Amino acid sequence: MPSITLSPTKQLSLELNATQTPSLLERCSKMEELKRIHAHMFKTGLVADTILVSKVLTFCVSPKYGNLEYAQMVFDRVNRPNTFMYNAMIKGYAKSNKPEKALLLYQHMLYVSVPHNSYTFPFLLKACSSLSAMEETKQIHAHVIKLGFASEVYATNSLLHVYATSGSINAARLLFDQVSERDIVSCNTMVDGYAKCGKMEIAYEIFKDMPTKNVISWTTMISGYVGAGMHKEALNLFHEMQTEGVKPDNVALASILSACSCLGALDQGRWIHAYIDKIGIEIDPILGCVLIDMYAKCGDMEEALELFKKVKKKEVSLWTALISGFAIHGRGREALDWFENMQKEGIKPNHITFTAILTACSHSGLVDAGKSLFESISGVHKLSPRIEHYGCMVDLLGRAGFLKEAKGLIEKMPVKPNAVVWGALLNACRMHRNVELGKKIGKILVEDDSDHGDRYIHLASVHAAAGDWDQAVQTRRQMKERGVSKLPGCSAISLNGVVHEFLAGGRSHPHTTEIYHMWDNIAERLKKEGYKPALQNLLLDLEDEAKEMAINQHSEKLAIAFGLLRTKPGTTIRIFKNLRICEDCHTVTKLISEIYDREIVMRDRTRFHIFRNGNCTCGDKW
DNA sequence: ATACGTGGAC
Repeated sequence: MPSITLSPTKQLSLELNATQTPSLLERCSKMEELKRIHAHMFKTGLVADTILVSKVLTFCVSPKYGNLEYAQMVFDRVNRPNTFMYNAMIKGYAKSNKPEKALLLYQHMLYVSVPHNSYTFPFLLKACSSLSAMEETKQIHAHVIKLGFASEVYATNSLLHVYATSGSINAARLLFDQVSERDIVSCNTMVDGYAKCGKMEIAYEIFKDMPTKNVISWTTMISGYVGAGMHKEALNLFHEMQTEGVKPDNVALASILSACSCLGALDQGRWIHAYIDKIGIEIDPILGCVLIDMYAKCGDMEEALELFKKVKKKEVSLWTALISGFAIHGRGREALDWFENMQKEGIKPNHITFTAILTACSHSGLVDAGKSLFESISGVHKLSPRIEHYGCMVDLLGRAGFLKEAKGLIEKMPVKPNAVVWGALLNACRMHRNVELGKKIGKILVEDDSDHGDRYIHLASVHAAAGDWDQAVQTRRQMKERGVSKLPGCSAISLNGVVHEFLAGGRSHPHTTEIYHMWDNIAERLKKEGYKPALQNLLLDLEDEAKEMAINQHSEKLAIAFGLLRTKPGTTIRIFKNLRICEDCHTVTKLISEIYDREIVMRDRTRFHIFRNGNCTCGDKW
């Protein structure tokens, strides 16, 4: 074993004996320290001690401070590894980036007839879960039954987890209904499984009927709602959780903060931040990240920055959250500054950081900076650019008007472009009125991503913009025939801690009549200012009057009307929309900001727009 | 004589 250095150290200069070594191994916290102890075990002959070697392995396979290669080396030197040692190695590989090695070790274990115990299967199934290896899971399931571990709640829960989160929720259900040893973890696993495949009713059914719930049960259900885009339900459940007296932990708080980010619920988010400080919960890297993200996505970059400065241990995710905040605010220069600061602190950007910084360049028109950063991904940082980076570059070039160059990049990229990449180019065509190219790309998109309603809408509006009404109508018809629906537009406005949501053309708000009446007044004033609605992008099978009706009922307009009604003159109105703002709404909002002398902050799917005195911070390119 | 299953982010 050439790589083990027998360096003499002060700590180990005294002779170790068999009773001291175990406690040393247990207190060991660094790999170098472990290696020294291990070296000493060689010297003293303790290296033949099964228990001590097991302890060495246990340390080496722990993902945080361990070293799997070293573990493998130790393992290879053991004459006949026992069950514990095999288990340790399987555990290590299950959590590593080579989970397939866990399965190979298991195979080997069977081959040399080393017996299983109740710990073997959870580790092994963890590997199956990372690999989504369904065939192997089924085989292991058979082993679990054959070897008599079917009544072990750990083994069955591990099986449930693989089935439930690898696309076999029905298999999970079969097992769940069949086993007698169900506990809170089994239920949590099922709730998570159903939530992750979008079956929220069933998830809630199981959650509701659980005899006892722990903080994980609540968090699973809450983050299930967040994942399904049901943010209000998530917030409501969080309140219910508190009523039940369940104390949220870091994970629960991260989950609920992410719902606040999506809703733009700044008041709620602030409250939770204050709660964290009050209870004295430690802001771990993920919680720090979601807090910064929450402030950024709720429009308060200054607070995001302040929090960033306060967090002691600044991991790359924190920097990334900050940079991505500046990106969506169109503050590209600051994003670049912080990107530099980050590297001065010795923090290496990862692929998410690059997505953030390239987005920042894109939204601020920093074409050259973006180009050289893109080059640096592989050149300087030795990472390989991912498809999302290509997407950012197409967006950056397209937005800036370099449509040919953007198209050229797509043609020479090493991976097959996806709908996001084409979508970025199509958006650039819309922005720069390149109808010919737009039509081509729209067609590619509809074929490529035919389940996605927005693609048809895009293509139809490109045709319409070119005056090609037949084609436009036909595209819409095709969408209808294929049974594809469009995600409905939804805008939210948060007033006094209450989030009000509006759907396009919706009438479900308790003050609907008043709101539509207010919109009529606004429309009247807009007309006096000479505004004419841009109708070409609209529903094509409608008469002009009906189109005007439809465009007047876009969710952001309803939210603005409500905001103007319920806030004092001069206060900023903050709107959050789930889709990209449409051109007509953008034009109208600029006018409203001038006529009503209001600052209107609108976050759409991709960025913030701040409307002031008839202008918008996005510079009309979004 | 040691370990195991469930929830969070950019």
